[in-house]
Amino acid sequence: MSSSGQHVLAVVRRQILSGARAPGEKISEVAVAGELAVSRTPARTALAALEAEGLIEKRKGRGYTVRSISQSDVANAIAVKAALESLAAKTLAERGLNAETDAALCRSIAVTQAMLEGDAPVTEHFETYHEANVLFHETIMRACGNDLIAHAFERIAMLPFAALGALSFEATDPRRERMRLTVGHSQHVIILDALRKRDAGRAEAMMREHSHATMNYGELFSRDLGRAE
Amino acid sequence: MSSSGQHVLAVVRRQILSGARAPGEKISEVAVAGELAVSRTPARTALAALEAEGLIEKRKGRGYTVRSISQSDVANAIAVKAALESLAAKTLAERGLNAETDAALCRSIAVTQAMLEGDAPVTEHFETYHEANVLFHETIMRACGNDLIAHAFERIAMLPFAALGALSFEATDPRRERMRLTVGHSQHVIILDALRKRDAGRAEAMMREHSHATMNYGELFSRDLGRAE
DNA sequence: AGACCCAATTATGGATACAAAATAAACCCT
DNA sequence: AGGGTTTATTTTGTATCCATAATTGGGTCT
Repeated sequence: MSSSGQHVLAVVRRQILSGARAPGEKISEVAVAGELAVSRTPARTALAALEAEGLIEKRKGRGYTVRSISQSDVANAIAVKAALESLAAKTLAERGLNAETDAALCRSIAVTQAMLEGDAPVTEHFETYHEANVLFHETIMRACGNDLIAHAFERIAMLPFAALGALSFEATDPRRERMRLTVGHSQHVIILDALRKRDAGRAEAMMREHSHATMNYGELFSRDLGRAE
Repeated sequence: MSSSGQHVLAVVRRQILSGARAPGEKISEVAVAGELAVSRTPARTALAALEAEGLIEKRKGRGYTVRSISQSDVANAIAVKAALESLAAKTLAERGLNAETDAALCRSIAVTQAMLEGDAPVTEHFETYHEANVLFHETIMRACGNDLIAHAFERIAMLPFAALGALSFEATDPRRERMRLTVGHSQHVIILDALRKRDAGRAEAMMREHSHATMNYGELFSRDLGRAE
């Protein structure tokens, strides 16, 4: 797209995800155009893209509103994520790993392994862990041979995932955080083993479990908010 | 929504799906704007939406091109469709059916049941069957309580599905066509039974099988054609 | 006093004009 | 003759203007 349009898109998206724009808040083209000192044209494209991403909703004649995320939205997002990622793992297991994919997954696992073997509080290296985690999941998504999976995944509302990310940062207990990362790491190891052995069923099941694990921690932290699923 | 923009979107989409615009063909804003006698603004929004739908691809500096569908694209689309629809069926089974949903599913099944019990060639009522089929699947999608599933589904490239639809119309053998529809109908009945009994695992498995069945017939037909490219 | 209607403000969709970037081609220089 | 540079054309991104639709608020009529 454009330099200005992409800029507006990035800024408003960050505003929404950071909570600077509260859920239910009204957003109009003229407003964002005025705030960011651009014309209405890039503002329009940005809002259209934001609506496609599911972060904002369109009202018939009264601008856009920031979508509010409910507990069930988070559960729904996790369910879809689990379905798509387990499909990707299954597909990749059926096709088999090539050298680059295997190397990338190994690299990701090596990073988390080294981190967990160290004595330093894992919270200090959270960014590194997050990077390795993203590498693992994106590698499988990209290498599975089904572009539509990633396509569908990218089009899903990322709002619930942002809420989850914010939740992860609220980790207070370092020991529990270490446990959480250890479990995730072990699941990565198991998934890689299943992929190498081309055990599609095992890879699919373990990836589904792994995706759902994220939700379990989510409800663990937001216990006061009530039930999920 | 917009009158002109939506119009352009619908027209160009139909042109692509009908094959009026060949795969690989260049599409530019000015071209469609000129052909449809509209400004570049609605043409741009339409092309952006079309790109989001996956029907066209954007080249950095040389316009858009119609995406070409390969055999594996069809298989990929079916796999994602199966994953999402089986998730929807599972979710709906866990939540349980309400009165309206049950009634809608019953209505869909009643139509196909009546058609298959008659002696008339099923090809004559194909449009009716298709309607009932769409009603069945959309009802489950909408009633499952997870909007993100439908959201992701709608954002998937519909090109492979269009190819499948065209394939279905080329059914030559009436008896085989009747068999195909009978199997599909029976799977609908089984899925409804599983939903009513809140058997999430059975509903999920049967829906996955049902979605994959479409692909099997796709392979069956394309074997004769050989030109699925 | 309540309800309905009309008007005004606001917001969005569309059109045209303008500018910048990129690509392809042609021309010039070595 | 080949390569590099420049130019021109194509394409895209942005701004401003205009028209239309809708909602809200105020006024009037019953």
